[in-house]
Amino acid sequence: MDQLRETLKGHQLRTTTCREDVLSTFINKKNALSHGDLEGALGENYDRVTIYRTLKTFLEKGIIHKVLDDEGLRYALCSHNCSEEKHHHDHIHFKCSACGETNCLENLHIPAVQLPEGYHPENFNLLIQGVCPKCN
Amino acid sequence: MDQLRETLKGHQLRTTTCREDVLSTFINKKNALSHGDLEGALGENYDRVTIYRTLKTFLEKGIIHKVLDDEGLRYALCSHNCSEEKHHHDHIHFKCSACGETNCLENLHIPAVQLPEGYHPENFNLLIQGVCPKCN
DNA sequence: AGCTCACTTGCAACAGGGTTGCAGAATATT
DNA sequence: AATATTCTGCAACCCTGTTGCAAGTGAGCT
Repeated sequence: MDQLRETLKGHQLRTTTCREDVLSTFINKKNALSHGDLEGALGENYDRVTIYRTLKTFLEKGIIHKVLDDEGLRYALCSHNCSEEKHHHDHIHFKCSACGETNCLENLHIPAVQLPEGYHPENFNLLIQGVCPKCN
Repeated sequence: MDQLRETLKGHQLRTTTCREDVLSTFINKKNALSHGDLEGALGENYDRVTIYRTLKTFLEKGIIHKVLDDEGLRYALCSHNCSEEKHHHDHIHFKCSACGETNCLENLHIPAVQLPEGYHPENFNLLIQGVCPKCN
């Protein structure tokens, strides 16, 4: 419990029950979550709008990051210490077409890509879709 | 003009003015387009719903493919001969944070990734964000 | 050209995602 | 405990995307 407060404080955020609950939901379920998932889990306690704003705040402060998907955005915890100034992510996301879960493969890094002259990359996002070990 | 009809016919689709216009829009603007882009370009001539259904049909028939994005889905022409049965894409998409355009880098392929035991990948999607040569 | 059938379109209506403004409530600080 | 600041809930709104149904259109046939 105190760990949640610490995390929020460390990102210059007031500790509120909504933020604690959203953060602990991300920690408990390990996969990437959509706004709808959170609304399903916490919607009886908090307003839709509050959950949206919490996600937006967490994004800006570097607590979570966006996970691309072909059917709607999701969010996942930043494993390393991202901050308001800088997100650094080059890990891979895997979406299982059977169970629908999307997970970060933290240990794998996106291989380097040789871009043509003139391109200045800042951010990489690799989504792999297929079947995960659980559903295999 | 006839080329459009050929393309549609080749995918077992009736030639209608809406489909011709959507297809030629994709051919003229070379970058990835969202539904909103198409609605902006053709919305006075066709209903929103018709454009949605045209996109869905084109997707199924393998004329266009989805392009992931952190702020809404886009679509781009399939360069190779994709069919209803099989899409094959492993090229890279580059989104410019300055001009907002997303383009396919047809010549570049997504490097191989060694996944842990048990993962069966089927589909790869790499989005690189940064600054493109035009905006450099 | 005209007929027919199957496919396509437009309209209305809906569900969901996401945002904004504002008043009231909760938090951190003194 | 009082204050300034920030957060929350509510209402309202816009955009995205889908479905059902009736009317319209395309393609093949005679």
